[in-house]
Amino acid sequence: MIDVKLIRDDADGVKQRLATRNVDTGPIDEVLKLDENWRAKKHDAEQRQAALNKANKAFGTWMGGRKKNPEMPAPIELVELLGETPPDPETAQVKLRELGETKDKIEGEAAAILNQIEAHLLHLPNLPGAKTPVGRTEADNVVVKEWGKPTEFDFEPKAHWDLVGDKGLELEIGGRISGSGFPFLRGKLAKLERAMINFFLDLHTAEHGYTECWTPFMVRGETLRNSSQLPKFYDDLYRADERDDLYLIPTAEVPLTSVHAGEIIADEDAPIRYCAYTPCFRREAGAAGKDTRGILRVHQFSKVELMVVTTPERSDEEHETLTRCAETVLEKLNIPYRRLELCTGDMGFGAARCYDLEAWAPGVGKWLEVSSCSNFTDFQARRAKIRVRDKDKNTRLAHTLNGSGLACPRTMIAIIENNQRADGSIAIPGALQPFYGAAEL
RNA sequence: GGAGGGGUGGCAGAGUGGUUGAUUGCGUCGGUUUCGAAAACCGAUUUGCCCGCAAGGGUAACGGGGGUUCGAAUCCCCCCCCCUCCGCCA
Repeated sequence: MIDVKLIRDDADGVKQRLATRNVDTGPIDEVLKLDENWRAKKHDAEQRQAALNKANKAFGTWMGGRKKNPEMPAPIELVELLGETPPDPETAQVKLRELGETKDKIEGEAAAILNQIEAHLLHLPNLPGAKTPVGRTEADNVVVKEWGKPTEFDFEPKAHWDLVGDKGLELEIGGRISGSGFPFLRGKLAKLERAMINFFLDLHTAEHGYTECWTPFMVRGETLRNSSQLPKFYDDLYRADERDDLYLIPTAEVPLTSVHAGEIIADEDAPIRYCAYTPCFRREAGAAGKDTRGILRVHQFSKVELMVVTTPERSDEEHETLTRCAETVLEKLNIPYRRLELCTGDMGFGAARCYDLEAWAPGVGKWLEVSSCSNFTDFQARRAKIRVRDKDKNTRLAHTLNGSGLACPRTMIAIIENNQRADGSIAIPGALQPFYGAAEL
């Protein structure tokens, strides 16, 4: 969520910045109006509550006093609020109840307005960072780095689906069991998948300082709200069923972001870095019919995720570090890749800045997104109530970041297609051999 | 799934309708003392929101949500989580 105070203080600025994300800024004006309304109601209700609190205390004292002295007169605080001297406690009670009901009504109106404000805010994306390139579509993303040269072949490189048909890519079986988009791996490819996961995890824990986590794969709606998949992206999620209000996670980002929900973290304990392997489940509702061949786009895939909680001062630096950790995986696998900085119009909902890492896949002849490294600034932290506290006890919202390190299917495609030989055999990259246990697939 | 116990401030642990945002202990921070430290003593020590330039004032929160009441941490209802035992099952 973006900060309602920002809208209060600089609605035009917020509108300008959000407009670069191709967002309808109408709700901003609406929020501005509602907020003004809310504050008036809220203030009114609190004034009434303050008066009632005083009177109720006085009433209690009066009741206590009358036990000893039945002639005790009504206390001044009570008389002040009621505007008259009550003849007896019963009369005072009736008046207090009426005043309380009026207060409740105003309070209820304020709460209803606050709900409307929140409903708007939950559907507004994060403000883009000051350095985020402005642009409308993915064509406006900026290639900020290229690593390695696209692999050259003295033969026509094949696509992965033509290379590993006899090595365990069993799409028909997956289809039979679950449907299209649920790949089934058997034998060598199944082992390759496991080798990749172990390689990723070992690298990030042993060399990059991340703490390995094992998380639930099903989560509550509230957890998805914290990391901003809900309410806006309900259609992209798999939900258990009406008996259990649980959803299958689309990424380990979801459980990891909520690890410290509601907590205040000491500055010196930040950054906190977590990594986790999980399967990821995505309906890919908006992408039906796109990239359907092979394992380019699937409903279930493995991913090792990197997640960081840090201070606002440090998040830019952590963003670079995190992205480097993901890049290191590709470099160790010797996969040519490029880093894109996404423009305002193409960034994910919660991101203020985002780098995509794209691996070169010579068989399909495309750059494949294998990682997306985002700085969410305080967007998720505001929803999840994650804060940090400095030495002087100033608390402020934490910043959260995450990125894939990496996603398996597309990385597997890159491995297969970049390491193919003319005879159709596939070499295993050196870094992966200890995990796979052989030099060839 | 069944039965029972419990969720209070950084932690421990009181509190069963009326100045209780909450006794107390520990921890932490500041001060006194000391050459320094320990000990002792004194003081401070939750977070959100609203009004205010500020000083300050107001309000809310005792797992979450509803209810009863003039007034709820305290009473009632629903839900969540943790613990123990039984059943079932990897």
